[in-house]
Amino acid sequence: MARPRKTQQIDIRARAIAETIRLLDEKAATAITLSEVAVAVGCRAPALYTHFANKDALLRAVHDAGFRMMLEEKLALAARHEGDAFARLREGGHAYLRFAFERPGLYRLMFSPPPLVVTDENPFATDAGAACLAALRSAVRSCQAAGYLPAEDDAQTAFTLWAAVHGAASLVLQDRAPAADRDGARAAAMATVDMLMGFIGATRPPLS
Amino acid sequence: MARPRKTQQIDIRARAIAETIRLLDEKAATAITLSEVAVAVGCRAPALYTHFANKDALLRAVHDAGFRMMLEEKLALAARHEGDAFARLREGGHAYLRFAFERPGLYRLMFSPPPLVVTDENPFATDAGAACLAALRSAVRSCQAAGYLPAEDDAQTAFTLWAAVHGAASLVLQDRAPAADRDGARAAAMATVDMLMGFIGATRPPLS
DNA sequence: CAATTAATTTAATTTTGTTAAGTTTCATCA
DNA sequence: TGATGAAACTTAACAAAATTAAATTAATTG
Repeated sequence: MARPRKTQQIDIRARAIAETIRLLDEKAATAITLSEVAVAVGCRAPALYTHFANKDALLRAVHDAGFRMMLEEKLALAARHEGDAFARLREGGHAYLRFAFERPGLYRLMFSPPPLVVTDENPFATDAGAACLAALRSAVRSCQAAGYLPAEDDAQTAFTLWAAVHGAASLVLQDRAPAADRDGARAAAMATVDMLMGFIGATRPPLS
Repeated sequence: MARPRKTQQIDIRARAIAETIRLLDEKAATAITLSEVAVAVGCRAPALYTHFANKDALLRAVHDAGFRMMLEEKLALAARHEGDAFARLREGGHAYLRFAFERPGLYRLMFSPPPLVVTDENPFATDAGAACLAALRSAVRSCQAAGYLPAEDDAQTAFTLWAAVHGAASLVLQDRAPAADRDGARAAAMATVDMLMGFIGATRPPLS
């Protein structure tokens, strides 16, 4: 049965991405073989080449899927904090870190991505990572409207905040946090968000 | 001449590390082959196995060398800013980013390291990365003594600052900074340091 | 100076990404 | 409806690169 009957077809593309995400929590991307992915999917390795140009393209698809997941969470969370801009920023930071800690392998791939596969379209046209940054930027503007933070340069402020939180996640996932155990390291990252929020809180001129 | 005469011996270990650092600025670690390294060193690939257990061990040695280089720079800079704790922190941030931007390939390897090679010794006993964090922590304490920052928890503060600056470097090296060109992205990272210093400056109670 | 150890080489092996060739199913169109 | 071509797989073959084995020569040591 070279070509499977339509009734027993599986969505190789979607399953390969999902299984790779799962495998990423067991081993690094370089250690994952296409055979492994194929077995998990339920096909042979060359079948993957019908859906992805090569291994890097698969990893890039996983990378993109990661950012789409992150964006979804971000938008859902924003909807839950319509009112309080300051709280939205804080909860956004905490949620970001939970995302990273729940899927450490995926997070690592998202931020040390495989070389971009050459395509004819603009890679950033559909980049969910850029959309995540845009969402953060909108939260920053809400905070500015509430009197926090320097009034100008919301893009720069959003970048700074993302850098800080991403940096905390990244260091923790590499065991570079000054903490004895895993939970201590994660707590240190969470505390980073709180410290930043403390700084931001201090930027608000005292009520007169 | 299977074994080279002592007069014409080369220090394969040191040269392999140096040449790999150089190659890292041309291509990613996964794309560097041991043959390439061997050619650059002036030997054959299997000779590398006398000095490194495997490719990961070589990359780990490069990773460690990177942190030692960073530590040296950090200590040299600290010596130049004995007096002014605030300036030391700011200049330290800028120097950190210059380090990352001058050696992007090495920096990437330092923060998305290959799996740790199993050895019998404690990997953190000689970890220059930990020493870098300790140096930053001492700069934080100086700043606290000068009246900046929350007074307690220097370790947490140092971690937060490192996270922010590392995060900025990491995002820029992945083209995730909101800037049109390379120089704009790097400027955004530098501005991150300035913004943090602004926050820190604001933590000092106004002179009465 | 003989014997062992060390540092390298070339040759062989293995793993894994990728391509080629072959097979079955699906879709289209006369 | 049946032939034909395209699509989605399979198994087989290939190629590159990491690793190991075997062989060779130099250094060291007793």
